[in-house]
Amino acid sequence: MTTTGAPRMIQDRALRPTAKVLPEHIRLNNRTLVLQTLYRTGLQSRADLARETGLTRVTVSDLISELMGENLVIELGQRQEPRPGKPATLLDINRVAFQIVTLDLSGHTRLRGAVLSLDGVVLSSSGIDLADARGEAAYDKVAELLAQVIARATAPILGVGIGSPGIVDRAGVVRNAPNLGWRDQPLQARLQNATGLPVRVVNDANAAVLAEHSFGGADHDLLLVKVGHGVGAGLLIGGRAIFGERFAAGEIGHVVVGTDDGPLCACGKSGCLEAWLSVPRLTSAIQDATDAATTAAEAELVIDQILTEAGRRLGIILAPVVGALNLLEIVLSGPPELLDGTLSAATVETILSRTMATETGDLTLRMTEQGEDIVLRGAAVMVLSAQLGVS
Amino acid sequence: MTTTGAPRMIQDRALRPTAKVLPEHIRLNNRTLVLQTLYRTGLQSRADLARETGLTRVTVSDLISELMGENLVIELGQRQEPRPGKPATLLDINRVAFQIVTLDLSGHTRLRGAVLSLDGVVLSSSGIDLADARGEAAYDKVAELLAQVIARATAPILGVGIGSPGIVDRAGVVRNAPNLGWRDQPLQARLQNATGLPVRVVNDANAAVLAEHSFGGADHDLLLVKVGHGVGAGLLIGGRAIFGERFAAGEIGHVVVGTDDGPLCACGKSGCLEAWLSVPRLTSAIQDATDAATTAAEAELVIDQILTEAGRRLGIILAPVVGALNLLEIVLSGPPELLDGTLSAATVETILSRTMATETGDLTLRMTEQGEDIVLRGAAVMVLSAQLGVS
DNA sequence: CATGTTTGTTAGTAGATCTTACGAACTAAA
DNA sequence: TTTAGTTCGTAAGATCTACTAACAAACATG
Repeated sequence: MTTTGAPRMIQDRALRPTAKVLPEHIRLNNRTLVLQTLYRTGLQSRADLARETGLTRVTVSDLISELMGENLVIELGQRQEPRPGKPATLLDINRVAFQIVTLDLSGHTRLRGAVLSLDGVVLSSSGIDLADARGEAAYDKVAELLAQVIARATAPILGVGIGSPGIVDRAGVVRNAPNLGWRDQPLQARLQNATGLPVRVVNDANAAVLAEHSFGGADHDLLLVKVGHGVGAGLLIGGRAIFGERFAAGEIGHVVVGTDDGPLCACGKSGCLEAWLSVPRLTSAIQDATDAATTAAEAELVIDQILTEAGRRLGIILAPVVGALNLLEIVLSGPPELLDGTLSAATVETILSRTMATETGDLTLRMTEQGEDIVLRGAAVMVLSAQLGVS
Repeated sequence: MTTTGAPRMIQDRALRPTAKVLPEHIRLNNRTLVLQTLYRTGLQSRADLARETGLTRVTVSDLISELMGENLVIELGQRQEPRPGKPATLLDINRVAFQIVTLDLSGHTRLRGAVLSLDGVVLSSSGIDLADARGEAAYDKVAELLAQVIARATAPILGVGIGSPGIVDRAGVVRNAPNLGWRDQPLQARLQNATGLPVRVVNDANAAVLAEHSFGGADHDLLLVKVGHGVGAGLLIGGRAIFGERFAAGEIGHVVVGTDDGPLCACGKSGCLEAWLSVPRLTSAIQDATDAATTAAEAELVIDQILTEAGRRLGIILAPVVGALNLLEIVLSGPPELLDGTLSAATVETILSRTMATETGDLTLRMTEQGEDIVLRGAAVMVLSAQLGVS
């Protein structure tokens, strides 16, 4: 099978065409369409696929035999339900034939890695302490972790997906990642050379929003806010991730909130979102409050105020974005003990009170259900999308 | 030729495919590709087109003869430059064979209409006073104006494009337009029935951003802010307009600015962008200042303060959007005597001071060069895109 | 004047889907 | 038990697309 190079899909769109299309491209489109349908619903017959895709049974049969030849699809016996007619042969993606390896470099002190099934389930995970490594030393840590994780795979590896903090361009070059001490680090190309596997590197928040989109259910436009040592966002509109003109979309951590100043930020400005909302800032503020309080009730009250204010600040930043994009779904990723409850309630209330209620009335804001594996799973989505055209 | 129904184009994209593709679709894609190339550069030979599109001369010839049969393309004699080889036959879109009719319903008191060439040049324009007509009466005014404009066309009409204020869905139903007294007004369908022509209705700010994109040059992501009786925005990312989950993208007029309250808005909230920035509010504030001032210099000073503050408020709203989308190009549309200069300088300065300089350093903010015809021209882009796949 | 280049067309090939037709295998009713 | 009807998967041939190869026409250059 093709293990390198993204499939070239074909689609109608309200855009001027930019490239010619050949008969072989339509084959790839329909092949991917069948694979996608099978990936999503699983356990279908050729006839089912024909009905769902609009292709004829003949064409589906042909595509399926091609996919079976690549070990991507397998037959799973005949359907048992008593129905008139010849019983259908059930098909499914061969979900155990390949595995996906992904890394999450967004941890402040620890890098994580995992082997995932084609369904995005974490089969095994590993980690390595960054130990303040920067620049080339940080790269070595990444390469070491990657080799470890690859060794733990128990099936051929479909590809490697990596979520990195900082600005990452379309070629997988990390343009700027202060925490890792990288500037213009060609991570994707280097690791692809080192491993011989197809590698995809994207920003961690962008990976996260892909995970939320693919595994989180609804097919809405989506804004994911990732709160950790810093604050970043991933944005998905019309089914596609937004990367931005300079690949810095979602970098809202150093946008100033409100018109009443605020705490000094490491970047030099006052009142940046990160200065209100980052995990270090919240935990230390809570610690201070706990230390200063004389009773547990008093501490709780102050903590509530801190979280409410942080949530409100997030809402102030998000309101114009929600209004401009007419977003209806916002997802938070980060420590639930900080974000869930008081903080997110304050955020949604602030957004609603600052935008047109008629347009944002059914806004939902919730915690992600992907937990700490969100970047690892999102990186897997990248690989599935790049290698199989599936997600 | 096909005068109704959008062409179905085909394109590679990083998205899962949602529909099957047939050989006839690839024909349409390549046909549109050729037409698009010709539309953009004009005066090319079949061999030139083949080189530019990547198709073979044979295929281009075939497509061209089809397009010539529909009177969309014409031959313009042989190239004169002395070059070796058989002289090339120059081709061009038949730019005088069709005309486009568009309406701009966004004026507070007056509706405008125009006949445009395929190049988007206004050939003749008309207008009609709204005279406070609302609901069905407003529809009648629109239909009357449309009939007038259609009568002034001097060539077959490719289609009708309409920019309407308010929330407009993909089917051209005006979901909500307070100024015209419309709720769920199926404008596109009604006018299509009435005229027998293909009609496209979109939000006025969305039309404007399309005009700016097609005629304004650069191929960047683009945010257009349209300041008039209200304040709205149109957003274009990756070459496509963003409509939003409920078709209300760009509705930033009633987003609250800052954390220090502000003037009461008609919507009930305090400190909405429209309460700071709309044309009526600015003109009346300036009028008051002029009346109250004892000297011209004093008046000028106060006016400067008013405009600076309005610009600053706009910047405060836009900063999170610019950060989240990593936008580099913002365009203002509206009365230049209000927006150009002091106000826009304050806006750009505010945005830069509230975002990460490294990511937004090369942000440009400028007035549109499309002037008052921006919606009319944008509506023409809609028609070109829908009928020919060209823009 | 011969040579090389470029243009646009004709003829035939390869790849993709489709329609039509058919055997296989099952359920349900006579 | 037989018959009819249904559904599945496959086979053969038709249609549509763009491609390659080849060629005549028309020009510039040495």
